[in-house]
Amino acid sequence: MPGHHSARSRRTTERKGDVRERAILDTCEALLAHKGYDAMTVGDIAQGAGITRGALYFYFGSKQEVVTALVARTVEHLWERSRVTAQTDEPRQAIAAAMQRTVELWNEHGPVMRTAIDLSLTVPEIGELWKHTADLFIAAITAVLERAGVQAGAAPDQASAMARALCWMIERTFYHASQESREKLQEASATCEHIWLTSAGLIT
Amino acid sequence: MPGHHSARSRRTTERKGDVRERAILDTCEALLAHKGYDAMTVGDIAQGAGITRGALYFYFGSKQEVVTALVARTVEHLWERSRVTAQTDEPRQAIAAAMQRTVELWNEHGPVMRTAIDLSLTVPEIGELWKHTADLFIAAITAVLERAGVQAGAAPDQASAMARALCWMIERTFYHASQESREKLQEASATCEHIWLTSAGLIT
DNA sequence: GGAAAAAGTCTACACCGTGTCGATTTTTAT
DNA sequence: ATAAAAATCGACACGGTGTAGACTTTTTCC
Repeated sequence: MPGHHSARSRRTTERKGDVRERAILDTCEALLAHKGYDAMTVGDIAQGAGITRGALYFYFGSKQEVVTALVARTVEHLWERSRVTAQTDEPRQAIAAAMQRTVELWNEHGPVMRTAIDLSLTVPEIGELWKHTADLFIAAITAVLERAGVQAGAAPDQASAMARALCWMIERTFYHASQESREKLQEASATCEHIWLTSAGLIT
Repeated sequence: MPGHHSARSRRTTERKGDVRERAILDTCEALLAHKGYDAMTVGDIAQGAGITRGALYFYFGSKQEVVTALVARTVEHLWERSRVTAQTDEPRQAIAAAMQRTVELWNEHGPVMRTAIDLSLTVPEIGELWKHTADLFIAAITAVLERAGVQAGAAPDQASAMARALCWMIERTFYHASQESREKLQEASATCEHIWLTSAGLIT
């Protein structure tokens, strides 16, 4: 195999611990999906990852730290995706694209998203992560509303405040629908899209 | 003192335990307000109510049962209030009245409402209570939308589905705003009202 | 390829909050 | 006044968390 020893990547071989760490996070995600946060014990996570509790504490300081890392991983994936997505200028297209991306994200990582929301209050780190994500979303919605002709500003009937409310509508609606089924999620998405369009004045 | 021994009320004197039970619930509400559910221990509740942990378990089987009872009390209060409120036929008035009532409720019992939402997943009893409350709300919104001319039905752009999304929008927006201040809550209410009106086609 | 260092792992333990139990005291009804 | 019911307490057992120190494996570097 080609041994390009020159400045390739900072670390040539992957640490064993990196694999374990990923295993821990993957196990955690799986457990969240079918036990929920409360029922999930750090013993469970360790066992799933093939180590003992003691060893797990070498990687993470607490149960909360594990799920914080998992949320961070998921949310960074989300940021990545929205950064890459081409921005279209046509409001209708922008809205449809945003909703589609969101559906995919929730289909893939619903349990993690729900857990992140649930723990936003009690785990400050997760609260920050989620708040930042929401702010990105709100900024995007605001931009679309303004481009569609809604007056800029923070008053209750202006773009910024409306975008915030629409963001929470989408979050909560997806939160519930993603517990049901993919079909429900798709329907929920259509409903949110319709209200978003109406609020933007794009549907008479 | 007047001893009207005849059939007055099923129970003539209030049991001592009834007072304690109320004290427990009141203490719980206070603790939720400034410690949050996780940080609140049943020792804390017992102490606040002037008894020991052991005694508290005479009244409630667990910490969860205590807050379930508290949520039930609050939510029944809410049902009461919406039952009594006169139903107006004019959509604009109905919307304004509903939002006003909701603001008051969250101002008075914000911490309990937030806790109820947080625990809906993990505590089935609370989930039921909250689901029922949401259904009442959704039915009311649906009725208003239909009276305003939105087509009845469950498709994404019809009254029922839209009402559900609007309900979650209001829930979540109030959830966040009630953590900030009364002013924010009032603004949030205005924003939700505006989107509701727009969705109903009452604002061009 | 072999030692020293770093990284990873394990078992045992101490702590804290929960919920249970049986004995005891207070309240209530007659 | 007294017996039954209601309420309270202290002590205990259990389970999950997080820590400590000894031990083993992997990585690094010459």
